[in-house]
Amino acid sequence: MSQRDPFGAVEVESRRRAAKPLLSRDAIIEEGLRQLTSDDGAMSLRKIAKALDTGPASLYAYVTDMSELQALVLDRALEAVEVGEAEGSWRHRLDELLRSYTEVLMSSPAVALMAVRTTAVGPNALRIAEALLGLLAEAGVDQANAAWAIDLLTMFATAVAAEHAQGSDPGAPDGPVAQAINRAPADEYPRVHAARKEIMSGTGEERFAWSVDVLVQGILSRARSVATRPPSA
Amino acid sequence: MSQRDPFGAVEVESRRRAAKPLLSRDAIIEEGLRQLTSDDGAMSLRKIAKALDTGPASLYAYVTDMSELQALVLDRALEAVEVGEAEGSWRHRLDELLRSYTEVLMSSPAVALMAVRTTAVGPNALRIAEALLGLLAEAGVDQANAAWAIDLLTMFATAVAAEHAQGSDPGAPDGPVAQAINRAPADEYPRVHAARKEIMSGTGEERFAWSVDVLVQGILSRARSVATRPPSA
DNA sequence: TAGGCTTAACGAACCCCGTTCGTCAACTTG
DNA sequence: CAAGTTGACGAACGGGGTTCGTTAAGCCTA
Repeated sequence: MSQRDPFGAVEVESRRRAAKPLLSRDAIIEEGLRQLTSDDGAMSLRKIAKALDTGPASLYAYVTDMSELQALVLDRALEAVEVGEAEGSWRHRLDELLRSYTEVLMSSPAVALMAVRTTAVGPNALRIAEALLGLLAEAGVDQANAAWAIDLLTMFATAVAAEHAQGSDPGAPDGPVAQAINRAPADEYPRVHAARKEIMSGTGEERFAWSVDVLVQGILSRARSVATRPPSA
Repeated sequence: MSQRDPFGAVEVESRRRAAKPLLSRDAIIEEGLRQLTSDDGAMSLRKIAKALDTGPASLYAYVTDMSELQALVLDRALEAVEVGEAEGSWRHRLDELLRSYTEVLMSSPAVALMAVRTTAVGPNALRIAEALLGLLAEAGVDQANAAWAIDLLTMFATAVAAEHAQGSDPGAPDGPVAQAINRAPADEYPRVHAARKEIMSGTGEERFAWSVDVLVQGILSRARSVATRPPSA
């Protein structure tokens, strides 16, 4: 009677936990990034936990907070930014760097939005800043102006990605922006009305190149005009 | 027996609904903005409904979606942007306009984040665009370049506000940015290390003025260089 | 080898969120 | 007065982040 059939129990029903690979910060970050760049593009603690075959609470051993996790995932995403062993002039390489940065952020809408929300402060952010400083130095920009310029340049790239994230490019003939512009009454907004074609003209590519050019020229002119008297610093 | 004491019932307990002010899109938007700019700075459908003394479902008669509500609230917030009957040169008035725009967005972190998430396409966004076009025209910028410039300028203002929203200004001696910069090893990130003082130098005010100057100079130089051959358009 | 401590992980719960559905009271209209 | 329309409602669904108390596993020591 106390003899039990060894084949009776389908599963051992061991009270001992199944042998699973240990959780790790890295696995969590990896899975988080995977979710962000996946189809639905939404990352959540619960989904990460489920993917790692555990409960939501377990993650808090490796990550203090959702915001911390986001910062970590963002920096991981920035790993893909190519900081350029590329050939060519500093101007060309700067273009490539900014383009790569923007492209990575645009790889998923969620990543782009995270980049605006959480300022990247990880090894990869430093790597990018280092490269930018190098390029600006090559361009003859003094250190004080270059230091401020990297903030402006990365901010620009982030903003472009974020704007692209919600499909609100001007230039999309049917987007909400286009509708708003076209609906603008000529008598109330004469200049907007007059310039409506130009406002929506150009591909994202062209507008990006134009903007980078504006920024570079602005930085250069500013740098030169203060060459003998650097800003506060 | 059927005579009932008129003072017996404390409350009438009428099956008729209490006379309440009708809900309206406007009241909803107003309350939403109030919540965003309030202390905790978080707006939610449920809280709006509760504040208006109704259930969450009722709001859907006036608003199709959460994202639509956000767009409406954002434009309402932009009402506070002063588009300038100010005196002075176009340059000065442009500065004032951008400053006002940024200040409004910074009035609450949540507003700033909403501005990055949702592109503003309402009457106030048009009003601001109209003013910017006027100022740029006064500056001698051709219509095609001005059209692209307003996108860049508003994008910049939005990004500044968003960066400020999460308290990640460089220049805060104890912020996460400062910590990351200071922790950057000199051998791995020599340029960042060398420029660490400059990276964190300056007040928000100074950096803002510097950035606007960069943008304006860039736009002007670009506009002049293509004066005889406007970009695609 | 037995006991106790530390670490890793877990399940359940709490409260918030946006959204949908079926329903009902009040008003409007015939 | 009856029927239809409108505005509002309560309840529920599925999902989210976070906290708490508990338990199992591994390890060190007596």
